[in-house]
Amino acid sequence: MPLSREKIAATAIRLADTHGLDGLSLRKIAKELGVGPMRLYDYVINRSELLDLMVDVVHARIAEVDQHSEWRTTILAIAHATRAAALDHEWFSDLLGGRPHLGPHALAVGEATAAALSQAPGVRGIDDLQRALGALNAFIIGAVRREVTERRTTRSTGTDEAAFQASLGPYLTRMLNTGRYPTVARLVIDGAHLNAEETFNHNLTTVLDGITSRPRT
Amino acid sequence: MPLSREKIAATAIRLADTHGLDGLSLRKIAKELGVGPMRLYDYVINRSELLDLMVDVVHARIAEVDQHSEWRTTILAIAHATRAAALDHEWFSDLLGGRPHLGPHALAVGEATAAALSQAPGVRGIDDLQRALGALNAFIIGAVRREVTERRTTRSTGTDEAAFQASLGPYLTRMLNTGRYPTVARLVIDGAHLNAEETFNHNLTTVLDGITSRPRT
DNA sequence: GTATTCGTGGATACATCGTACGGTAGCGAG
DNA sequence: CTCGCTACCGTACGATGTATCCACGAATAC
Repeated sequence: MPLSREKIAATAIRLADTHGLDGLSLRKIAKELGVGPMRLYDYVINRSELLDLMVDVVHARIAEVDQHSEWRTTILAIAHATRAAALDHEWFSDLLGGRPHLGPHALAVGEATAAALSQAPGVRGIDDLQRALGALNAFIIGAVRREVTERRTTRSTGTDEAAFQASLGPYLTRMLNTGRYPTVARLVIDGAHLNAEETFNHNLTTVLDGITSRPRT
Repeated sequence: MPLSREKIAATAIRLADTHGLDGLSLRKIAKELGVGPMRLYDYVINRSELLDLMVDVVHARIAEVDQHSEWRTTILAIAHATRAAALDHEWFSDLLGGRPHLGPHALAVGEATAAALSQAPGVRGIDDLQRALGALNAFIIGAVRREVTERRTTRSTGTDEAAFQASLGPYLTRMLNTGRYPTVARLVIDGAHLNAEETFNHNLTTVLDGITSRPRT
């Protein structure tokens, strides 16, 4: 059975997609590939490197986004591709931003993002670009993390109100009944469940508007 | 030796501050407290609940921020307190946003944030408030995560240019020399190392400006 | 042909982890 | 005194990442 980093990563991704990072182990990957666990060490230094490799493989998909002549269109496309990738591979949201992402595909995504953002009004030099990239990337990392967490919570507590009430609701209801969290209570009780993709897009636009409305520095 | 959730959490926090989450185990906490590992299960259901408890303890500190009459001052204070907490407890940045944070202190922080943000111009109803909270929290989660990651990278590769060159530099230099990442190369080579706190504040202001400049919906 | 070396691959082992489970000791109530 | 409950710990198990060693087959040298 010929092995390769690509093959190991693809298997790891498949297993992580199904079982999450907690359910992913080198032994399980090896078993799935039909080899002994120590074989993997011919290709990756340790588990951590394997995780980095998996992250870069996901970045390869994000990097396929078309470059547009208009900077904002490109940024929106990259951000949405990142979100889509995170929703397809939820473990990605747990890893994103937790390590420097320096694989070739991650660098390609970084390059496409930076090149587009350097065209944005308000971004007049390299310091501006660094700050703008920081704001955008921070938002994306946080937004996908929160969205995946919310999906997981919904999945584990049930997808309808009755299951929520049975699982998490009693505690939360009790807390909200203390009267100590009136705004949160209003959000929970009265808040509509906003469409996740629209929320992401809306808030991404908010961040980009903030970036482009900055006074020149 | 009388135990309590508070005592267990405080010990866990101390150990995680020193050794990171990877170096934190229930056995080590128990040993530090001078009890058997199974004792901990009288107080926490499992390791996951202990982590949630630790996060809520950190939120207690963030919740101590003074409420101001001016919404933006309050938001800035909460955001900066969150960043400060994450820098003091780097493991916090790995957990933030990865689970619903429903402990009493996290709810208190959420309440203070939501109450202040509901006063912001541009936030006219509960849908606006939900979106604005989403944007702000996403930014904070992502920004502290990235900043802690950068600190860890700097620490592990050395704090000066020479150590960086010896450790990560050869790979990155080789990649940048391919010419495939010209904007990234410019950022790495020419980019000043911006002050982290100023960057956080700048980008936080950027996000808030975006939130308050939105057209009414 | 035989002996030696090298490369590939797997088996075994170790330390560690979270947690299940069972047993014991001490204390308080009846 | 006995019994029940609580606190506590010891033992055990399955699982994990990874170190280390050994066996086997193929290639090379003589």
